[in-house]
Amino acid sequence: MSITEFLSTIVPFTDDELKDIASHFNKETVLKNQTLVRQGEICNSLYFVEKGMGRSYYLNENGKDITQWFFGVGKFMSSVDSFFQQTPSIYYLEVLQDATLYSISKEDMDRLFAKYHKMEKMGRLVTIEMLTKMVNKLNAIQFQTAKERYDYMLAEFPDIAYQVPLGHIASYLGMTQETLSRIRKG
Amino acid sequence: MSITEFLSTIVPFTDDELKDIASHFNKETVLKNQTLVRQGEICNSLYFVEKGMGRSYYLNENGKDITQWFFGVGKFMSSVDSFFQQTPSIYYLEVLQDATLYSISKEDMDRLFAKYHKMEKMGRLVTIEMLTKMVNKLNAIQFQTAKERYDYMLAEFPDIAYQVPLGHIASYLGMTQETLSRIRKG
DNA sequence: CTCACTTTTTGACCTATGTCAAAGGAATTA
DNA sequence: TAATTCCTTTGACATAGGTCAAAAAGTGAG
Repeated sequence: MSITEFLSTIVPFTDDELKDIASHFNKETVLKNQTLVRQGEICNSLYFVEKGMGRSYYLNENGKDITQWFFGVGKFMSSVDSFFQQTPSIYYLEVLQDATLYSISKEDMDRLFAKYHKMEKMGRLVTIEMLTKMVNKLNAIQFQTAKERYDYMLAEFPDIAYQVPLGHIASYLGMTQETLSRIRKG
Repeated sequence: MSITEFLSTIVPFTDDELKDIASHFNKETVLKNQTLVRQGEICNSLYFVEKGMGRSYYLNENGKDITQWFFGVGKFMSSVDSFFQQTPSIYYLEVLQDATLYSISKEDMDRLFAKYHKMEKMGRLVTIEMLTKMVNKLNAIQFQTAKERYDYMLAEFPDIAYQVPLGHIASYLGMTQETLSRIRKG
């Protein structure tokens, strides 16, 4: 799914608007395992995932790598807080498979928000969607057993669940790799 | 903090705009323990809390009451998903103390979003802030001990933590009341 | 095909927190 | 101020999932 197709599914932009908006995004081809943002850096780009997948993660006190979110095809990928507030990122952002991304800078994004009321609306709606998903994850993590959490993961990221290392999923779900391995076995 | 003061802190509205916007909010005085929205109903209003506090909660499979979020002075209170998508609410919304609220309907809110680009921007920024807070809670719940989670609660809702029943806080933090009682004792 | 490296599985044991039950305290109402 | 109800604390015990360590299974470069 291209960025213009995606935008059109959220708000009815005209062709001219779409053309202008698309012109501010840069196509990037990124190889598997490449890091886009490091902990402590300011996240300068918002990425739209046309192909491939990515994740955000951080290193905890013990240096353990904890997945915070997965980003699949047709989603915006970023260290959201860092990008929008222009503050140091808590998270690393990396690509998990060879990917095609469309990136845009904070300045350009702000210009588009300011220029097009519809773009601002798109931003609001996409953020609400993200908020809803975050609440769903929270409920899963907070009140469900390890098995149920894994089922939630399969439902939320069906395309991703079988394509990334077990450890990434386990940390995303707040359990150890050993526990997830035992759950998967049945 | 009044609704107009609050809006001004987010986006620079003119006085005329503020006046127009404020005219779409209705002041409501609500008594302690009053329910604003029930599980299964569509949440028809977004509330701004001028005075008092509220919470959203739901009843789980065993009929246990689980607090989902607290809303203090100067915040928007709603069953967000239900309000914006106009779908049945998963949550109850109730007032925990005698409160002064400013309510607005979905239609009026949409009209204001459509009329004022700045309002749309305010909506986007408030949603991002909410998203950030939700992520913070998620990290607390997912990776911290019961003691640390309680500390997070004190930091996030200092005004609320000592004014609501222990059980509401315990369920918000994903632990039992007994555990929280033991933690509090030190 | 093989060596080196990464990822997953398995086993034994441990601990934070849950569950259940009952007793104290506080607060609201008559 | 007594009665009723709600809220908090305490104790004894149970368990899901964590930790640590090692074996097994994949994967990829040469």
